[in-house]
Amino acid sequence: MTRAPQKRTMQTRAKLLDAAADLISVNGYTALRVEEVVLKAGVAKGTFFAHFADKDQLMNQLIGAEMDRILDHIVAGPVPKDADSIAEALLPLAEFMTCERYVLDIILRYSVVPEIEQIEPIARNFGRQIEILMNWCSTSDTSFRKDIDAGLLAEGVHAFLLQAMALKFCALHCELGLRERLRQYLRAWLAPVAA
Amino acid sequence: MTRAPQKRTMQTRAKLLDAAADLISVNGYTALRVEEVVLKAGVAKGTFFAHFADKDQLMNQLIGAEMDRILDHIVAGPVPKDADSIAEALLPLAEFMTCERYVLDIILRYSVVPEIEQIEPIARNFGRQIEILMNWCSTSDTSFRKDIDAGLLAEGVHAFLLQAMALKFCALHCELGLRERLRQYLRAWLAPVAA
Amino acid sequence: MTRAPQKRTMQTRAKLLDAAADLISVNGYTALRVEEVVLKAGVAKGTFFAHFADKDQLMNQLIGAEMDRILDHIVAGPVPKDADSIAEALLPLAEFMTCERYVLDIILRYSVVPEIEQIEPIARNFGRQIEILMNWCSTSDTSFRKDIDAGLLAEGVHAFLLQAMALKFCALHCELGLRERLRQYLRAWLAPVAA
Amino acid sequence: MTRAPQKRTMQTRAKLLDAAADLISVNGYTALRVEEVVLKAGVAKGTFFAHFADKDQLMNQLIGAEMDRILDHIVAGPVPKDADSIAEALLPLAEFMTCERYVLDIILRYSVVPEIEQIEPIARNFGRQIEILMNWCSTSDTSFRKDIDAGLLAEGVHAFLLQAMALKFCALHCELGLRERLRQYLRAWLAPVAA
DNA sequence: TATGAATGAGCGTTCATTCAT
DNA sequence: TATGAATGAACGCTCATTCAT
Repeated sequence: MTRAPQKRTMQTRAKLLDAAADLISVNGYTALRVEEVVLKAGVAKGTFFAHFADKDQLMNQLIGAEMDRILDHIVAGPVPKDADSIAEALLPLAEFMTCERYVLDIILRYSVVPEIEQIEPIARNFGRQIEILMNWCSTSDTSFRKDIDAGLLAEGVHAFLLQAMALKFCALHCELGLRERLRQYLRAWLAPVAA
Repeated sequence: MTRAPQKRTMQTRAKLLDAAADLISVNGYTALRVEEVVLKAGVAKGTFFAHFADKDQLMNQLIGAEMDRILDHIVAGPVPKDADSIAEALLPLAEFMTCERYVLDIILRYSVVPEIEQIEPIARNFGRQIEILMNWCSTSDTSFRKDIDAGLLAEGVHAFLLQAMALKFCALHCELGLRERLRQYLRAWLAPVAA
Repeated sequence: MTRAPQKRTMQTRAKLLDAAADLISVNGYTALRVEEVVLKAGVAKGTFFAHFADKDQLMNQLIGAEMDRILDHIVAGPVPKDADSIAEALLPLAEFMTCERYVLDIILRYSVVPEIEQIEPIARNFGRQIEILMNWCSTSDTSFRKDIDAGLLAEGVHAFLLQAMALKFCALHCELGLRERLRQYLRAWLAPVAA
Repeated sequence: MTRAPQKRTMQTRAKLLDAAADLISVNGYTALRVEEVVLKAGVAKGTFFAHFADKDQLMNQLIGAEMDRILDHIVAGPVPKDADSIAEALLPLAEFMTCERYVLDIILRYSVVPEIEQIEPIARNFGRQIEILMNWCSTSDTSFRKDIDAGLLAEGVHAFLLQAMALKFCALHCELGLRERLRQYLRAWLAPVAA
């Protein structure tokens, strides 16, 4: 007999998430204020904290959802068959994750899962990323190295993705853009090893 | 006749750094408060900001110094000739950089240099790391891959080092320890590619 | 045919009172939260407010009931014939009323009756106290002052009782305990005046 | 060399107290909001809490100061020589202390000193009250009872003062006003006892 | 009656940073 | 240089109470 109330709960939660998304689309993630969110959602402040432990939880939901959307789009496309294609495919995701310094900070903080039980959106998305990369890496008609298992290969791609993203905020070594750098890394990483 | 005042300045700066180091040795980096530092150093709060642009600058000095100390020790040792030895050599550094979540956050933020002119301790240390890795990678009597230049090879090692460190804070994928994971990465990364 | 629903109502009310009493016996009155009460009673929060106008009403019931119990016990004993005996007799009551600062606050707030119609437990108990004191004061075989009527005499005893209780929470003037202070007051107050 | 800064501190504190007093003179004590005070004082919220631990501390200062002012006035007048005169003299004080239910609550809470060191304004004023009452009670040309010491006599007067005040908020027993009730109590309490 | 999500107004806190002296 | 009071913009939180279902 718990269905009816859950519905209202979900509605309120949606109102909060929608309001936040609207505000972000105008001013960006960094500028988001809890006060504005509840105001726009037409909801009491106490209600906000009944739905999200703190502001970061809300960010986790919003950023995670956006990452999922981008990942969905990536998955909907063709499977990339070489290093450059993978770099190309990952680019939108990398671009979003580095759209604001604050966003990357949040992602790095919550990509890591402090408590196993509650896997939050961002952490779950990272898991998806690895899985997708594994699939790509284990596709048969590629020239990727085969000496290590797809899992390790995927982790490596991910490591290079993060490295490339981090360097986006770096004043040094900025000659290369995100795309070019990622290509370079992946070409080197995915190249088949000597027999 | 600018030595006397400089001397006093350096003393105050030293007092602040010592006080901070003392407090950190007790409570860790995360818990450090500017208030406590000036209290322990016996100077006014304003004085702190006459010496350090902000709190992060102090952290940069302290953490960078510690990283330099560890790096000195690493350099003093023998040049590692294979992937596992490199992993082993880097371990103390990785261990320190992940001693606290906050420390890794600071390092990641300042490894990247927002203003080219002022290269701060942590960023400079990262530069040293890359250089040392390049030297190791270009040592002749190794079986590392030769198809890419030492710079890219070193960057890759570094990317994997960071990845391994980030995963230390992750509740998921925690079967492997820092050492084992790093070994695995470097073995794969440094293996010679097919001709 | 209104008995059946009344029965359920009384059961729910009893569940709430029992749950509250249980929680109080562990954590005291001050720490009691409505949330905990309904949780322990296994009812919804709204149900609580269907039975008690507000939290203070519940407190009024619980504290008033305890005061009644103590007063019953006092009445069951012998009638005190002198100031010291009255002080002694009142001691258990005073002790309870000052068991927590919060309890005394509630008692003082509700001993006073804002609305004449609904005399709540605590106010009713205060009425009983005055009545009992009047009886004691008008007992013939005592040496209490006879120049003022028993009502005023009783009010005075009560005023001194409150004063003695209030001073229990006072860091200053704490040499004397509750008992000794009350004795002193009552001896002075009940002494016969000059002709 | 700590005088100059103290001066600024005192000015800010005065600004806060003045702003609060102004607001109270318009809307009363109950309605005072910290937010309004800092706004009117032209001071940051953080500053408020650097001067007062919490809102109650501010109230303690303000109410205590007012009580002191009234007490000063009382002391400036002639020494009352009989019960009715004492009641009359105390009336302004009693009137202020019961001007709002909230004010009496604060007074009762802080008349009592939880920590000996820091005696706050209200508690200090209560001390003064007792002292003044003692002086009155020990004046030679009065007909007050002499069998108990002035201290106890003063405490009794005070107890009756509080009782009379508490009854002001009581719907029951409200026939008598504050003045008449206090007179009645003090006449009875101060009457000389039988030899 | 019972439910429990939502309310809501205000308090207290944080603490790096600024600035007038 | 040194001082330290003042800043300030949110955030988090409290928790008794209400109200639509």
